[in-house]
Amino acid sequence: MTTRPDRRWFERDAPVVGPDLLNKLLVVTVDGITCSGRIVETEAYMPDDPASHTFRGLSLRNAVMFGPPGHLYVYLSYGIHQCANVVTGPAGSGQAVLIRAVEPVDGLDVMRARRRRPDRELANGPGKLCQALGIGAAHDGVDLLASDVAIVDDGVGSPTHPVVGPRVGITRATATPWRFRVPVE
DNA sequence: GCCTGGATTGTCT
DNA sequence: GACAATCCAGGCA
Repeated sequence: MTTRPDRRWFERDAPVVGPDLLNKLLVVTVDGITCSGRIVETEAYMPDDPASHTFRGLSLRNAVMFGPPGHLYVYLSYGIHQCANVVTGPAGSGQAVLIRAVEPVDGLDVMRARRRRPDRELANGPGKLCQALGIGAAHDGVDLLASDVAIVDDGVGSPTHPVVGPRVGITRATATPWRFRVPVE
């Protein structure tokens, strides 16, 4: 059985939604093809965080992050890689949860064709999961509650003891323990 | 198999 | 003009 979180679920603070997103399914339908993956790693970003895009205030690129919660924020990194974020917190708060990694569930064939990489590298990174699932700039700002991109709960529930650690790959605020991932079973 | 270094494009100051 | 929440290839153990 699968359920989908409501708007209120996304309206909580990023450090709260982050661990709750673990074990949820990210379902993306592009060109009539549906791909999904289990979220295994996330990171929380707050407006008072020097590493956050919203730290310096509103801009064209991060406008979605200041919008209502439950929306998808897709941004470009290094010009070629894109990363998917889930907007959280009350509208205008500028919070988001970065989806760092997913575990492929459905649409493996499509993902392999898109990635042309070994299975273990299909979606184990922010840029990779976007490419594997087919997330692009066209999905920037879409509503996760009413679009081809959705977050669903398959009944597994989030881990009781998610692994929490410092964020990596960024140059600022690396000491903030807002990286969450599913424990290795 | 693990680690290190370089590449690459869009956005903001 | 400089920076960025990364990825991939290559080299060494």
